Amino acid sequence: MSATERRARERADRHQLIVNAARELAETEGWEAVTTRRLAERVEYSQPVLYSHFNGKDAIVTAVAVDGFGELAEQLRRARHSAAKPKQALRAVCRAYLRFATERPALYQAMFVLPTDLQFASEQTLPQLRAGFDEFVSCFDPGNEQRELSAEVVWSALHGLAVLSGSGRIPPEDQEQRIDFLVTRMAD
Amino acid sequence: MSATERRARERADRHQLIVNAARELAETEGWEAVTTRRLAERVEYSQPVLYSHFNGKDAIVTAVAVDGFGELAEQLRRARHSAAKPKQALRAVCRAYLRFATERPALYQAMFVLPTDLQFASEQTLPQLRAGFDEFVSCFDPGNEQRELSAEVVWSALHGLAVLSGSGRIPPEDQEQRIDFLVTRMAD
DNA sequence: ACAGAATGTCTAGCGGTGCTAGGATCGGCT
DNA sequence: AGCCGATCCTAGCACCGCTAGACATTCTGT
Repeated sequence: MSATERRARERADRHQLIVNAARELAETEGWEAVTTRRLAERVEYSQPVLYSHFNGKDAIVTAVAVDGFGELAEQLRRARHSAAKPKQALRAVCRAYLRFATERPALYQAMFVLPTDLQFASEQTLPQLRAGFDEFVSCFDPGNEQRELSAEVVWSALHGLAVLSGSGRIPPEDQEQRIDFLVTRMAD
Repeated sequence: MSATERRARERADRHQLIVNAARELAETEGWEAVTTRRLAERVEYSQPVLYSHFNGKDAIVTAVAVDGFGELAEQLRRARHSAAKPKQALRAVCRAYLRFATERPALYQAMFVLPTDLQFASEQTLPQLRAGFDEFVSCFDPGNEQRELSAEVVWSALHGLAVLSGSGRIPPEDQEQRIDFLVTRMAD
């Protein structure tokens, strides 16, 4: 039975190979350069192989996004734990969030802008997404009945800052100032 | 010279006809259904005619977005003026903003999500966009040195609420509650 | 009024997209 | 050894944004 096991392993490896290739291509040349042909060439397989692993291009983007949610959650967690005082946790998490969005624009786009197959707000939300959200929640006092609400609004504000400044609809500088303002107003 | 005038008028009419057709098609079937072929069929001209009016598809999306910015600014202005007391102005404007985003999702997408030819944050920002932003600024005390900053953060938060709830990344209900929270925290 | 210029519009097609059917090839099992 | 299923590729479909070049129409100057 070792043969079939090896095959399963190879399959899993190739699955990740495709996802990584898509992500690298997107990060270096943008998502509009990620076509099934170029992706196939990159992984040195023919196009149909992609479709034996994913239902379609959107599913590949989705897979990249899922990886991204995991990494974002980890970044936020590290930021929160690195804060010296609880009061500084929210600020640290906010800064980490915007740093993630600006340093990995293609990844962020896959997670929040591009059309994907991801089902949100369903019975089982993606654990990675939930984990990232929980990092925001944890920045607020457990006794605060509005901590979930606070987290939602803070997350929304950060997302808005990320995409509006990223597209130049608000000046990209002064982000630090906006974080300051947001944190001081939102912290309980 | 009336002949050339008539031609110019016909050209302008057809220009708007194309923009309106694109918008209607997007609002009924989504932007992925807006192709140059379908659009040409809709306005009962051949494809190349579109290119004699616009540089490309992105320019058509841009034209729709520009119309949208004008309408959004007007909605915000009406909301602000309809508020009985100055303290309620910000809340009214925020509610109007989210109503606009949820009632005209395709239009909102053209303005803030889709790739367009629009140049933001340049020397001459689109007046309609500036007008919308100014409605937010006007909700804050003129003596407040941070009123521009406040407006940027509020706008960002609203945009985040719009797209995150629209895509189900946060529960679409409870928007009213989030507005309440945002307004009470942000109002000076 | 009429020839020539200018303008407008269309048909046809280019290179690219996501995606898939069908056949060839390779591996493991009896 | 020979079969059989899994795996992979070639070729192609329908569609995309966009454009060259031919055709028709309208305007202009004599």
